[in-house]
Amino acid sequence: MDEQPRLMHSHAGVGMAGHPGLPQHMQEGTGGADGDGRKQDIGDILQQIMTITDQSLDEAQARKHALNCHRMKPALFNVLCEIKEKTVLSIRGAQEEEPPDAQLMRLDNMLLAEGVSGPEKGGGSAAAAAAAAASGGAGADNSAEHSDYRAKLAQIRQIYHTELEKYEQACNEFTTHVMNLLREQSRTRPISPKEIERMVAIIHRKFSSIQMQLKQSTCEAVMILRSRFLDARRKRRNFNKQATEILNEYFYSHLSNPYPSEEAKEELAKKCSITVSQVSNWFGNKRIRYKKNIGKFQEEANMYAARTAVNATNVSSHGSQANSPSTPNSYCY
DNA sequence: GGTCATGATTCGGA
DNA sequence: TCCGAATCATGACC
Repeated sequence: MDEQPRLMHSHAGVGMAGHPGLPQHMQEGTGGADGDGRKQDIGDILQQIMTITDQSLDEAQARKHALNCHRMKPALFNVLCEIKEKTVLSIRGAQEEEPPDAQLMRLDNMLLAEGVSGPEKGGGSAAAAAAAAASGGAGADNSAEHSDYRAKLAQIRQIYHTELEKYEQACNEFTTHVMNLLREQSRTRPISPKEIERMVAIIHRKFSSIQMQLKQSTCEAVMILRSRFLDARRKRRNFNKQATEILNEYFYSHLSNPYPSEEAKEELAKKCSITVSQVSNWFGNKRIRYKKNIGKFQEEANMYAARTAVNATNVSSHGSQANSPSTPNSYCY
């Protein structure tokens, strides 16, 4: 850091003659008195430019004005133009247009699908919908968890949009600032509108890389929320008492053939507010556990048999014909 | 914390 | 695809 002013001074005072960056016309005649004077002038101007940042604002403004009015300013401007032309040529080509980022597109698509970006979805996310479909909408617990999921997703959405807005605002402010700066500087050094455009594009690229990080973090948050929500769906919940009684009644009244048809399963599922697959699971578990320990289930079987018999009696006493239930022990393994 | 009950999952067989 | 069997994971109860 301490090195800089010294180096700059040496450029300004000594290094002009034969300097590789200098155009031919500036190097001609350096031996004459006029050449020496000119060299001294340019050295002074450069020295003033280099030290301008160390000065106070008022001082700098005054110095800037003086520089703009200096008689050697057009010559210096030409020198800078030529140096710049060479430099730009050497770095041109290294910054070709980048292809559209596939990763960014994936992130955008995911955020859109999850309802984080784009128009807000009233019914929550795809994950919530899928989980709701999978669970068959079993009761109040589900809706509570869905609303919890939606609330958390809305929170993520809000944070995402707030941050995005902040980044966009910062990007606009910074772009405006840089453009103003470049326009101002274009009075003392050559800056074409195209270059300003390119600088703006660079700034936008930088900010979009920050946006990409934001999108990535948001996607991660959504994925974590989603996996937690889906894991929660897998948590076992005991069926309510009424559902268990309906299933047991069917099981013990069909003990000779406890394999409900698809229609019966649907009917039971509807009555118990559970899914057909849950009915299937329940019967699968019940059959195997009953078979394994008939003795233990005997009391339960008798109770349901008696209840079914009472129901049948009541029905028949009202003049209706009821099928007599199977006896508990008719389920033969 | 241990134990039992129970819903869900997995895997092999028919 | 359904079923039986084994197993896992969690809730409920003590």
